[in-house]
Amino acid sequence: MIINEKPRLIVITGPTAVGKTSVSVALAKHLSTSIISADSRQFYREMRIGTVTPKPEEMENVPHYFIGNLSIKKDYNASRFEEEALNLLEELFKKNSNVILTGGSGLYINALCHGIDDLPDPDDTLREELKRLLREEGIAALRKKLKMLDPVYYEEVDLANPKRLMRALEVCLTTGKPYSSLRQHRHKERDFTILKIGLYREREILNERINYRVDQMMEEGFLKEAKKLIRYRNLNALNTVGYKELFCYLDGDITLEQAVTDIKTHTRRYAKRQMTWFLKDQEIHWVEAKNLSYIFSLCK
RNA sequence: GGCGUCGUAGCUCAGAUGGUAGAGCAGAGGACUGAAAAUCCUUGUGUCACUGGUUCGAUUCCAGUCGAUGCCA
Repeated sequence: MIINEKPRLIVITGPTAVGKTSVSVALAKHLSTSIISADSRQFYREMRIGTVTPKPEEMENVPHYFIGNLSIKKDYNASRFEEEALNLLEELFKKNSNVILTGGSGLYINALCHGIDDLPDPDDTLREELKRLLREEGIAALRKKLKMLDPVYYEEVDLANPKRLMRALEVCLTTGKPYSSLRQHRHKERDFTILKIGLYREREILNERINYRVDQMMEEGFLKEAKKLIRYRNLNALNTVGYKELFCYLDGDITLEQAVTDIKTHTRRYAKRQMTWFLKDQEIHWVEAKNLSYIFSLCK
């Protein structure tokens, strides 16, 4: 009998509010292992209620990593996550042959599972400059510049999306090479195997869960949390569903009631975007979220 | 009760000197390798309240009916 000696990363993913936390905790207890979070907003320790960060009692003594490990003042990205999570995994695999990765940030999951190309981190001053160019001269100026620096990428980018244009320009300008020549989408080899499980629920049920959860967040003091953080609203971390709408309320632009219904609809749309991303991933085994025993059997 | 205004897409509303209508939001679909809970793209046929009249033709004009709303009594 051949034994696969490679350790295994079990990825539990799915749209927001589908119930990833409880499934992963149950699975972690079952396999007596720990959980790495792949949630680009639960990293931030100042944002708890608005990101539905699992509470200690929900974690049930299962070790969790990458939760509340960052301050909102720190910039972060998928590449750093790849590096840090990879280092952590190496440690965790010494004690366990299975480790669970759970979260809904598709880009971050990809970065850890298959790697992300080696490209320079964004430079603050350069990014500011590009933002200013966009503000003052419009998106056409970004396009024009990109067409000169990287005509290949120019042909394939979404020319209406300023963030794509700015990132490409950043890379071109800091490396002196065209972005397209560095962007290779190379699959990095990993010394562990990967089992991806996608949790799903009928859309109607998911929407109900989203609505219920938003109401609960409000009861738990989300507004108070938002008030505390409004002075940091220009930080990327706060460019997040929930906080944005409450900031509008605090500005006096909309009623609280309106803010709450906006949060619900924007969360629904977020869940939809997540699904269009995940549905493309052929590696994911889709499982009904409440079917815990089937999930256990998949992870044997 | 009298006078006026309004009744158009799930919601808020625009519009045609008469040739069967269009925006925003919601909804649906999609893209996306260092900001990703971000960012971006595509997508609008609905008895134009109802019933008659005028007209080649009415959702648009006229009359009545019903409903909403305002002012006066």
